[in-house]
Amino acid sequence: MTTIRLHNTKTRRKEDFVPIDPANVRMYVCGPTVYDRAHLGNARPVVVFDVLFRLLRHVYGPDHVTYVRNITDVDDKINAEALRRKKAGAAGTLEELIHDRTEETIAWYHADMGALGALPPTFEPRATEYIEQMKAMIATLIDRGYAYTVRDPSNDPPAEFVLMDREKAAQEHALFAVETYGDYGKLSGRSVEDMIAGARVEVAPYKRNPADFVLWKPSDASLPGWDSPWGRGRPGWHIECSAMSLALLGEQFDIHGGGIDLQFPHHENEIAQSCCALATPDDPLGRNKFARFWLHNEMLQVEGKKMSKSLGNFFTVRDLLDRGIPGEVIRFVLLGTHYSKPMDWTAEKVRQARQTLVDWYSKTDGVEPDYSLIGYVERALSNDLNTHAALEELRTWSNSSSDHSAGSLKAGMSLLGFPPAEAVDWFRKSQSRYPGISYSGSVEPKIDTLFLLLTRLTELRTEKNYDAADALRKGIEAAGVKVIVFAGTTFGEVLDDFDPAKLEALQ
RNA sequence: GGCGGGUUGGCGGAGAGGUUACGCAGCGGAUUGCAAAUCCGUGAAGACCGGUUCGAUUCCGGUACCCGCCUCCA
Repeated sequence: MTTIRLHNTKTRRKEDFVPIDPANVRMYVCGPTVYDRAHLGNARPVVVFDVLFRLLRHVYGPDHVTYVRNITDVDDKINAEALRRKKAGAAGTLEELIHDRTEETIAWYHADMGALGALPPTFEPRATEYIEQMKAMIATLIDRGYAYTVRDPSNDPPAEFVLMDREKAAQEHALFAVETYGDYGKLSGRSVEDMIAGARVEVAPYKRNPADFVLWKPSDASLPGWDSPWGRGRPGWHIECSAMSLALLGEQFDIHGGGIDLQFPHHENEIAQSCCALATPDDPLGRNKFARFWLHNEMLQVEGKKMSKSLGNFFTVRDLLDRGIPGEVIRFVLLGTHYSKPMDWTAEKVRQARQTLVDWYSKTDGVEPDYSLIGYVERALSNDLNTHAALEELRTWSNSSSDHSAGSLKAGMSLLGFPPAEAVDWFRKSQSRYPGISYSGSVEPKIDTLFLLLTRLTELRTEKNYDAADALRKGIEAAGVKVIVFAGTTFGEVLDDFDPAKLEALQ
């Protein structure tokens, strides 16, 4: 059996991956907060861990891998968006608006990630369905002395109202006390002292230690909330992953993944919560609990800067799809750079990816996949998910003329999550029914006009009326159509800067 | 300020302590009315300074620059 090697952020080394139970390999990946369309940066981990999911299924069997990717549907950004809609005059209660917003966003997410060829995870739990488990874990942490509750005095109503508003007065924060956990900071390589020394943010006055983080926080009447021993409130951000991974994957599982920006504080806090809640007398720091391998993907960049909503330099997956960049092309670009390195998104990469995919799809169209040589791709992926090397293996098959090459290429593409040529719409479309016209899908061309002009061009060339033919060709090209004469036929490839008006003018 | 990551040819981007990465672009050739497309061939690198080594782009140390996290973030 192939040995998969993975770079474990926790140990900062590449290690042999040996599952706890080969019959049930378990992976948890941090999923989206559903308040808006997923941007391209959100898509990188989805595609990266989709490839890992596929590799694990390939090696251990499709029924022996459990992949959990959560949906965060309780979050202040969702609340804010629902509130914005309400103020803008939307009908319904705030709860209904929140529900609508999350449902809508989840549907978008599924559609967009599906377009990138990502398989659905085995489980996709929603935070709101695991509130009880979160409360139970918080209670355990408090019982065992790892967490404490405190009232935020600034939240209190004026003194004269306290007795009239008992419920509100009883609301408390639950906070994790980082000093109780000796391994805090190990994942991200920081010490509690460092963080305090370097803190640039104002610390809430009720925290015992500036690095303590929220497990549970009060909700006022305008916010979603659940009853709890600490009053009506809602969970902090980190606890959901601890509670849901425990519920679905057990006390210990194999792989935990996510973007490198989650390493601190999110993953550090997950570890603190889970390991302390699951610690036993013979394992007081819970070192044999929770995730064994931590995988982090680097960030996607645009012009050298991280793509993020706060910088405003993001575009969504849907934007790209709508601009005619197929999901397979996006996937190809994302897999071209190793997940551990920052990646710049550029138009040039898109162009090359599309070109290569068209070539590969042409070569594998109607061909039976041949898995006899799949070991080469498997080996590349097993080396810390080296998707770039895997694509290079496919490239050698693409350039080879041996009997196996087309079938091997097809099998390799399949393992990497590219759908077969027969099922790819944009590719089928590019093999246009209109003889002599192809278009890349970016722009819907005026087929009739173009066909007419290309036909006329062919006629002129047949008549050896080269002056007129060249003039016509230049005109067509100026309208954004690449003209290719091959084997007596004139092909037109419609480019991104296609201008139908210029084409019409040629008639 | 603290912590982490990166720096490869014109561009993108890998592996490997010693042998051609590869792709795109370029250049030369074949082909073509001319182009394009296609096919064949080809030059070009390892931020800087030290160290280890018979030998380093690959290991170690330092310098410079870039990026990320420390606040919601994939």
